[in-house]
Amino acid sequence: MTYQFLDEETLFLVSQTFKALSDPTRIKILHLLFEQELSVSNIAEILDLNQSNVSHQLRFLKNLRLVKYRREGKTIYYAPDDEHVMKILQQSIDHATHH
Amino acid sequence: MTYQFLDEETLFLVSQTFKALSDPTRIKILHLLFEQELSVSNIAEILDLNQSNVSHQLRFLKNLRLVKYRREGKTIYYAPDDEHVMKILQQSIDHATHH
DNA sequence: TTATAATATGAATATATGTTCATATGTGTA
DNA sequence: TACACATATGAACATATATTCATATTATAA
Repeated sequence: MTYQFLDEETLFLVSQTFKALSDPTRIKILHLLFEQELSVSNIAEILDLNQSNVSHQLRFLKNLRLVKYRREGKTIYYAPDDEHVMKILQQSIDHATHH
Repeated sequence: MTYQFLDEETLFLVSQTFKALSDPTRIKILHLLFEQELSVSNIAEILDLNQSNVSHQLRFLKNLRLVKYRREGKTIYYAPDDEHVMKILQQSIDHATHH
């Protein structure tokens, strides 16, 4: 009856990924990006959030490779970059909505 | 181009659920319960965790209805109680492992 | 060059969270 | 009853986190 422990690396990656989805602000941002690619200031304006706050959260998501970005002049556009995580988020929102 | 905001209730429920999965200790506990129903002391022993710590984390999971319990004498056995969340956890572990 | 716009960064701070300790509660047994 | 065992609880504490503010960086336009 030996139990196969999760290795530390997997444990860390999984927990970090879910941590990204555990904050309402980050959920809002990812949910918004479902629909379209958006700039930092667009996100801040639509969600009524501080520009700095949005920037910090996007960095968090970018470090986990959950979002990607491209620059166009002075503007930087962010978009989702992890289909699996976005799918999980969508499923969970649906699941929560129908309860 | 109006954006359909997530309502506060859904946002809270989704974030709380992911928060449950964002802590290594709780992931370990849920992962362990995948295999079998286990008592608090069994969980503590197998994972080398403080009994009180396990009890606190189980309460957290129970409040979110991610686990259920049954009493047998002095012993309380815990088991998963949310198939959807357990499936997401399993998928995410698999996903993280193969990277 | 200077000015302006968009974004990023770091410090500060208040709040949240995970863990431990000590102890309480609940259950069975002598 | 008294005792032992299993679990739960609350306080305390250290650490982590989200947010804001002020400012730096980067890019464009005048």
